[in-house]
Amino acid sequence: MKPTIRDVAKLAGVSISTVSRVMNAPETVVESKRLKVLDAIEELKYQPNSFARGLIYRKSYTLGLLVPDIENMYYAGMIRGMQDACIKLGYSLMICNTDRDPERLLSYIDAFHEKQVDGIVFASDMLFPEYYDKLVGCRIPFVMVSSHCDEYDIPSVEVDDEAAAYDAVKFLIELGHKQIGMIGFNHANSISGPPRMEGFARALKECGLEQNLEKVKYASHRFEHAYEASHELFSEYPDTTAVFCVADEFAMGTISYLKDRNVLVPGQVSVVGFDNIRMAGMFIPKLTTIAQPIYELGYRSAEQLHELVTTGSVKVTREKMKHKLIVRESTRER
Amino acid sequence: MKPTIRDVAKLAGVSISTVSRVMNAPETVVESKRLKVLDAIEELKYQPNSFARGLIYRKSYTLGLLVPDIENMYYAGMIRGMQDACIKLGYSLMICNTDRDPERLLSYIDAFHEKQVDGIVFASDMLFPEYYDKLVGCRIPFVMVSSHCDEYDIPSVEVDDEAAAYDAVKFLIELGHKQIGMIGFNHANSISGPPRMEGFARALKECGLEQNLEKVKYASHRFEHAYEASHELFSEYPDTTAVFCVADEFAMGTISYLKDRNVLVPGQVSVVGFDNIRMAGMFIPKLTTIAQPIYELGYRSAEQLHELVTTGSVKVTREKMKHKLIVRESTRER
DNA sequence: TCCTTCTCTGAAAAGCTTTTCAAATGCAGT
DNA sequence: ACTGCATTTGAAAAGCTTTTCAGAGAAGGA
Repeated sequence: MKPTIRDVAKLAGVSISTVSRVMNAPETVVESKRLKVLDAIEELKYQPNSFARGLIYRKSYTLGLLVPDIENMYYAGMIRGMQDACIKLGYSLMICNTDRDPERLLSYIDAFHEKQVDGIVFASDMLFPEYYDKLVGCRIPFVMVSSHCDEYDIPSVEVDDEAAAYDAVKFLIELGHKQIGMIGFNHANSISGPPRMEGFARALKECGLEQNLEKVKYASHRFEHAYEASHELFSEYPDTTAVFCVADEFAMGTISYLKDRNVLVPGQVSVVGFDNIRMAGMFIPKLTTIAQPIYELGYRSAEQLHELVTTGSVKVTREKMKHKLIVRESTRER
Repeated sequence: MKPTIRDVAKLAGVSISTVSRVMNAPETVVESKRLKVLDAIEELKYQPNSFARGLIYRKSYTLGLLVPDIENMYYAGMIRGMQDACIKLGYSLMICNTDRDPERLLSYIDAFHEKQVDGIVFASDMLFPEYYDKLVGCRIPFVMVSSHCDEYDIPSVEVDDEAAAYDAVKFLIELGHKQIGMIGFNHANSISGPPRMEGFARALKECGLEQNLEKVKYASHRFEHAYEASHELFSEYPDTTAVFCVADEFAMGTISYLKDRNVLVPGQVSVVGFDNIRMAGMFIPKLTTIAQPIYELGYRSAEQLHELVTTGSVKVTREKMKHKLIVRESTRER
């Protein structure tokens, strides 16, 4: 049985109040007793029971995180940032992988509610009304990362997807490409799908390349789907010389497809990715991509949640972070 | 303020005991009252306070996981398995990323102790005495995954590293390779380093290829190190035609190095990896590798921990799972 | 020496739930 | 109608900590 504060008190020959004070306000107890208590704590390896504490403080010092896919390196990087922030701020982090299953997401919210997490970071793209209602019903403060919400005023951190996509496509155009395709996210369940599409369109229009507007195929998050999608793209538009992919994993899928068709990248077709996950620099060819500050996004979102939890609101609600084009080896002048 | 059981009781016009019973033993309360209570719960969105419950049950229904590197896809896959098992068994999972920092690991154990997790899955290779002492000091049951412990009788699940390495190298030999190198884990901080080395050696000896025994370079877990290590390997032994890498990420590093030197894989050099992380099938060329049942390893370890936590012991303490050679495109006959 | 003031300590309450135990209610049988 | 039994309900305790409040003791001043 785990030792309690009573055991420590008995061993040290003091009352439980004194033991408690040694831990929470050491300066108020006389040195001789304090030392005895400290010894007793050490000897019993006493650790205050967080249930009892939680009951009193009404805080769990735990944050919850909802991610759609933990096997996606994008989220893995974000988690690192969040966890570092949590250490700094004194929280534990409870990570839940929804696998993009709404049922599962909802049941995780219940679990968070029951565990009394102090707040939730919502990294699962779309905030459906169902989720929103549940969250506010449970009165759990939450923030969004790499996502946002138009209807309600939810704090969020993300990158400017439209501008980032614009930069990527503009880069392709400046390289001399005229036949440009895109592998995008299915709009239905994606927050960043539409703005990235818009960025693509804006760059095209600005340069009089409207004929490419229709060269868009959609995939849903995974390599295999992107592989499929590029098959469709190149079957329909065989003269495409550049592809903008809205995720690095899509870029990999596209390049794999091309490779299987003996099309050289970047020799014959240029591909640019998005996110700059760790793998982007390890792939062959190394991916030219739009870098998101992934770690910082995670870090910042935890800070933001802390701010929300402690002060009840957040200074800047819809924060944007800077993206950056990283030119590596998957693109070439036309 | 969150509603408590009192609020529910008042709203439903019954005592708190009745409310509690509705939740924990519904058949003992008469239907009319039960319905009223259920309505009240619904209306207030009442969720029992897990601190109070934890205090009584002395269980948190939370498991802790210690991983060395969450950005490593190997662990990401394992986490999915664990989390699925946790859902099935009614636990929450608290994932902590140690970044291979002993300080950090120790402080996470403290956090787990304070949070009263019911048990810990230890996925960080080596169980140093320091860790062991702390864990038993805290009286927290724990199991190991993809690792084991020789000194003490700790439940664990893993693959037979020696046999798996043997299979990989044997495969290379059967392909006709005679000059075989290896990129291994630094022994100092790795559990699977030595047995994989032994498997390599056994295959070599069995086939009279002892001259390769010295063609081993070490890297520490990341792509870049493996890149460096293969540079050393090929500088020293330029006639090497096959490399056994003890991790898929090492294989990628090796292939990248070779690519940068214009050496064809598998044309001139064959490379086999280890783990079969998701990325292995996405890389170019697709990796021939030893597949570990990553998801199952995670799943099983959580089950094992549950067994340990509930019954106090585990039927089979040192469980082995089957590996399998998967031949893809990074290897070729000599 | 006695009183005041300050420092330090312990008892008790609060925080929320589950569970035990006793009381109350309902019902059947005589 | 009354006894006895089963069913249902409520009061209270337990689980562990923090915090408030009051009291004890010490120190200092008159």
